[in-house]
Amino acid sequence: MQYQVTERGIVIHDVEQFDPVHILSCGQIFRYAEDDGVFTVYTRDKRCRIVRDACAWIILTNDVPYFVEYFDLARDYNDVKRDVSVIPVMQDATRFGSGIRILKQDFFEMIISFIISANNHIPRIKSIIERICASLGTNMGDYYAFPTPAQLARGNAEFFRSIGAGYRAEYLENTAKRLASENFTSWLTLPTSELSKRLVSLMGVGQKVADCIMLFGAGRTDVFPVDTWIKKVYADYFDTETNPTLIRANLLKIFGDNAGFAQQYLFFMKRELEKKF
DNA sequence: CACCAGGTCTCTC
DNA sequence: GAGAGACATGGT
Repeated sequence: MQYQVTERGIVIHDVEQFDPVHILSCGQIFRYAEDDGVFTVYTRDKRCRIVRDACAWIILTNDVPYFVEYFDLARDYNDVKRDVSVIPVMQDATRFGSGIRILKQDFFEMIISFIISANNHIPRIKSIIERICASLGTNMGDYYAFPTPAQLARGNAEFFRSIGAGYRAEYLENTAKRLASENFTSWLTLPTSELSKRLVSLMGVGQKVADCIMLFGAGRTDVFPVDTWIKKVYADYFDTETNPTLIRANLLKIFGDNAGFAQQYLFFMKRELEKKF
């Protein structure tokens, strides 16, 4: 995709391929805010803002290379949309979420965030993560960084319960301690099936959460997180199968290596159309 | 005010 | 290895 780097930041004129509302509300990120048309995005210990100019979006940042990568700006999403449009419903889905881009987020942050996401509401997931950052993350002045593995490992189950993590508190303590004592970033070079096995071995990580971690935090698109929304979409547009393992296998067969993109378009469309909050 | 949420774990068979 | 229950919490 075309973009310009100016003294103001990264300027994106192709608004058909970049829409902050689509990007931030398609379920891939929990640390963001919108205030009067200004979007603030937090990742690791960094932050950027997205503002609207006359006919462009501008990403305000002092770390251009990081956010060019983060927003996947090198990729042409017209190609992605063409590739996933193998069945009729995808025409609507890619048009509905035309400005979606899959963010290249931090591996560790995704592991922890999606452990919290299990059987939880999105607004509540956000607030739990916020409290974890405020308590254990580095103070960056007017915001807090996501804790490093060592910082997170300082929190025990009692702490995680006190900030509202509920029964996931034990998972967080267990996984934080394990990741703090292990070179888990080396997993990123493993093939998807092997990476998946490592992730599922973590306490609180099943197949669905592992797929989210791989899609949003490990650059893998040959995955398909099957959650409650995808089950609804599947019943609407595919067949009567209800076993998530088989649903996942069928969708991977249909969408192949770009399955992860298809998942985001379908998730976003279904959730927006049935949104209650 | 019950119901439910981007599921996973544990315990059965 | 498939199926049933339990599970903390707070938003709606």
